[in-house]
Amino acid sequence: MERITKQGTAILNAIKTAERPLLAQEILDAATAEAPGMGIATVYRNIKSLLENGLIGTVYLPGENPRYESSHHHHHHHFHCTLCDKVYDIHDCPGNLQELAPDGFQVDRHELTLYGTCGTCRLNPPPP
Amino acid sequence: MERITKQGTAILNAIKTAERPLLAQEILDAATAEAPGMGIATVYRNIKSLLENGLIGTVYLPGENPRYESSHHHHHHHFHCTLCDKVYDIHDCPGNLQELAPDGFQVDRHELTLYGTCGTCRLNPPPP
DNA sequence: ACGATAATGATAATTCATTATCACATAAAC
DNA sequence: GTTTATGTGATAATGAATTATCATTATCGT
Repeated sequence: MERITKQGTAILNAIKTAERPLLAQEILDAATAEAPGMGIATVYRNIKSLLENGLIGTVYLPGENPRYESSHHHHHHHFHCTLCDKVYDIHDCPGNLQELAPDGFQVDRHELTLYGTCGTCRLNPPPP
Repeated sequence: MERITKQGTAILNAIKTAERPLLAQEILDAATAEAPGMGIATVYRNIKSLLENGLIGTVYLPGENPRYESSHHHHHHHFHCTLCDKVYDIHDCPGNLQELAPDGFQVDRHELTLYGTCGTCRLNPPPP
């Protein structure tokens, strides 16, 4: 990935613009608006390259495929709306979870996922 | 799954005896000690049946295959040792995470995973 | 103990996300 | 503008977990 292409630019823009981590398919959907006709293989190729260059990071949520987000975000968590399936960033953190672990265990990091209904879906529930 | 078989019994015993959620392969390993020669297909068949009957539940951890644990456990979280890859139950909980979400969001439940080094591995680090 | 039929074991098939292939398009160096 | 090699699009291939198939075994009501 040493050349600048409109597909590559569209993919990075899609990830940077989103304020939430995106699935590969969501990246394709968003980037297609800027570069019509592109395929899913191009998305995966560019994701791989962006990961290697450290420009984006991977977000794993329980039982879900990996999502990708722009790097240089500080520590944060996620809110998964069970109605629209969108994942939002949560910038607050309960912090100091060492005390939850048994004695002798060392906590290095943690992942927290909140589930519920996002603001949009509370006002405007999507059809089932 | 209406008949009692030694394989089915061994599988349920393995899950009930473990004080942590097990992968399908871990269930096979544990149950094989009680019912030698059994195959992975039997594990999946029994898991499916036990889930339908509500006797066990599924535990999803970020980026991991599903694990299974005995039901009737109350709300709890998990500690994933990054050295031995075992997953331990954590019975404490930070609680009340509604305040972390943006206004207008409704938090119904949450998943928390702690990562670090378990007591055993701190005393006795496994070879890399 | 017998017989009907559900469960098992071995393995093939499926599923689905991801990766490789290859002909063609297109950056970028000249 | 021409050249050259990288990136793309379409699709086949892969990998890994799970499920289906089917001949055989074993449970359980009789």
